[in-house]
Amino acid sequence: METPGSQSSLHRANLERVVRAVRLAGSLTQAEIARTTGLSAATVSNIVRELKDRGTVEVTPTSAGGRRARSVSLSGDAGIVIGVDFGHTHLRVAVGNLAHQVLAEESEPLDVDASSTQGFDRAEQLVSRLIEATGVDRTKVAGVGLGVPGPIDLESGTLGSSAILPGWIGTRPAEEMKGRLGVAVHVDNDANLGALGEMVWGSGRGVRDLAYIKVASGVGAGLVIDGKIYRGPGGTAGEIGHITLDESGPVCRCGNRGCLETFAAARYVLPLLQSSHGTDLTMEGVVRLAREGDPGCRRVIADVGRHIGSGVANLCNLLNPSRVVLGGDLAEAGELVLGPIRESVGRYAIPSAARQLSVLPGALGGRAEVLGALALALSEMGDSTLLDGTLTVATPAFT
Amino acid sequence: METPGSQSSLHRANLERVVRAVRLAGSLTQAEIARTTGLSAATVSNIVRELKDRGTVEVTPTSAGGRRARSVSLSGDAGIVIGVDFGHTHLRVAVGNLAHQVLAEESEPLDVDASSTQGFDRAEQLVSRLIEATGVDRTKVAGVGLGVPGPIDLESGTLGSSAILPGWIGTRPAEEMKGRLGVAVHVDNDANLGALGEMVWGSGRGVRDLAYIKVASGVGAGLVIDGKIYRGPGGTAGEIGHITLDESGPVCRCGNRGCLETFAAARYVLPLLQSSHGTDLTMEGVVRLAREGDPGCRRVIADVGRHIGSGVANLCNLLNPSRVVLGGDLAEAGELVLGPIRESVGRYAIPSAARQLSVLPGALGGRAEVLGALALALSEMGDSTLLDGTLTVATPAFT
DNA sequence: CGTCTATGTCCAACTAGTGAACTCTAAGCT
DNA sequence: AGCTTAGAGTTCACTAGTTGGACATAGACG
Repeated sequence: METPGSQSSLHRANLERVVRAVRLAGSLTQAEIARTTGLSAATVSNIVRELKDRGTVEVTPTSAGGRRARSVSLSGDAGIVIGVDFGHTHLRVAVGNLAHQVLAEESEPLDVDASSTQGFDRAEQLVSRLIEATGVDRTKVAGVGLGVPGPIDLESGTLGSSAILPGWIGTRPAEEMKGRLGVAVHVDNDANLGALGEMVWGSGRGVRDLAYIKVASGVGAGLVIDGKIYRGPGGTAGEIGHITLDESGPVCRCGNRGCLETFAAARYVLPLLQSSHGTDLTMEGVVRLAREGDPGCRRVIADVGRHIGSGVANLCNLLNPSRVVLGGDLAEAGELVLGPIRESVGRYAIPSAARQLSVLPGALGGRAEVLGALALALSEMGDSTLLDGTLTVATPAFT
Repeated sequence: METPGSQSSLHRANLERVVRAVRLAGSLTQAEIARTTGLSAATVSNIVRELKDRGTVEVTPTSAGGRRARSVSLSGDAGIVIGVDFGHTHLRVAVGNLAHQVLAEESEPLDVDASSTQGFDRAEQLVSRLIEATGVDRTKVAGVGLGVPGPIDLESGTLGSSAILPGWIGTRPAEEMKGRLGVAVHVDNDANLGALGEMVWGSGRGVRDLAYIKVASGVGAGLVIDGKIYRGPGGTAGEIGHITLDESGPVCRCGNRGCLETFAAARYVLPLLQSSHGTDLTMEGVVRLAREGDPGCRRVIADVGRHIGSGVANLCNLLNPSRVVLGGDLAEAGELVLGPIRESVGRYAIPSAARQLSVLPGALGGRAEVLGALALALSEMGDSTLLDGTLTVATPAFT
């Protein structure tokens, strides 16, 4: 980092400004860049030339149709980012470029009793395969985002308890993956990444404050505040699953009673249907049966919705987000669950907070987390990464 | 605002950098400025001369003791800021300078049935008196922060319902005061300002994420996230008073049942003691009696604490702040209320979120809101205000 | 009393952005 | 087809602003 406040830093800032503008828009003409960045046309001209020489940007000579505008876009091989998501039952990997385009994506089942080493190895293999499939050079990987289904200590990078499996507790996924892939790896938990994914590609587009509620074997929320994931000082923000709804309710795995989770999470809800619907029911199955009209499943899902709605109402009173996106298997139930949620929110939240709230199902389904991991990699990368020589050849900043 | 990314903006940024460095440190020599800002000595020399010419900075010719360093400090009359706080029963005004020092402060009772116009007039008079008392020129007022005890629509600046008195609903306090004082006025509600005040001067110093819980005639929370007040997209974040604790509890003024407010706010709690302790009891009185040992009052306060603790536990699970500061009359009860709060939090919040939480009483008492208003004025002002001609003579930015 | 050292200032060099003039090309009009 | 028009991009001379180094200054130290 050069001395701040100097002209060279200004120049660098302007370079980044242009890169960011192009990245966000996909492709722009120079005149458009000038308008969106507020720089003069002359400056843009110089900067574009410099970026072109460096290879971070591509100029397609004559754009389709227009007068004679040359459209500027990030060069396809300027860099790629990778998203990896460890789920309870599967592993998902996505490869994207800097223009927010997903180039390749694949998922495979992950053995529940696989060791953590095995899991990381599998992830590495899948990543390598996908990179090869896209035909991009490995050295172009600018960053990796990693999702884990459990609380992670951001300071030390250690996976906490209540994670996937006992064997994974205490491991440091980011370090493990970094060791295998040789690039910076950024981790976060599944709910936060889901939130990010839905915000960038899904139901949260255009909103700056959003809560993503993921209902699966547990209940968690990812909070996006002012466009950024909010983790809280201790890194445990968003634990909506353990707010108390009923002080004398069922005992929760966290030790309290009547947590939202005990009314909404799969592990507590499925047993309700065991006597009537058999023992090997999954949440997915319940949702399917409900859609087909099964009254018991409908009733259960509506009840779950009402309870989630109570939790969301509290969230709403405290944080007043403009949008709540429902993720996880349950989202597939659509209005069957959203209706009761909205009803509960309307009843329990203060009107001024509830009025401008929209509750939507996630648009990405099970992909939300991987895509969120991709988005994390993109956002953590910083635009400056593109400018440093690091990606292509490791040359010192000044000769 | 000039075009961003230009050299002139760079110069401006450097000016601000220097002003900020000086403001934070109180006074610095030029060499020290150069070191802390990273600018070169030559640049600092130029900038200091420019600032001196403008009058925003003072250079005391020979500093005490040193080699021959001239110490640079914000000129005492570079500007002052004003905080105004309308409470339910009183009006409070504080005058401070840019170095975060409070120069004068005064409060006076405000008639409960005073009209809003009367209130604004009184505020104007008190402000004028205090400015005169400090002996600073009126034209040096750089900004005003204004606190109102009710929800305010940030878009329109209109006071919402459930405000102080019916007569104030629909007024636009910021505009009113701006008309009277002729300076930019920034408004916010009392809880948010209390949070800001405690963060800058009180129990929240050094923390970037904090929740300030104000228990008075209602219950509200001010949330500071990453050093800034968080208001939420709709401006109604922090309504902790209306999260539901008991679905079949007492009916609340908001229309729901069992809101935290119905267990903790003065208007619901005081009636409990009417039969035993008489009818003209205030919250202050209850706290005093409790401290003196009155068992009924102690019990009531402990119960209130337990309920607040439940609310804080929810807040904690969702937001995981590193500190909760209790304000309002109730804070005077000290451990009598903090103990039960902590106990409740420990019981209902998930351990990892509760572990690093500290629950403290506010250090500023009734002054928290005015000082917060002062802080709001300071923070909204931005260092750039000092640079514009606005403060001294209204000259256009460029000749 | 001379030397040393850190401070602040001045100046020439350099970096980088800007407005204005200019070129280029496609579209629209006659 | 030929002329006009207008937006896109480039070039150039100019200006704003920072910087390194030379220089003056004045207390501290021996």
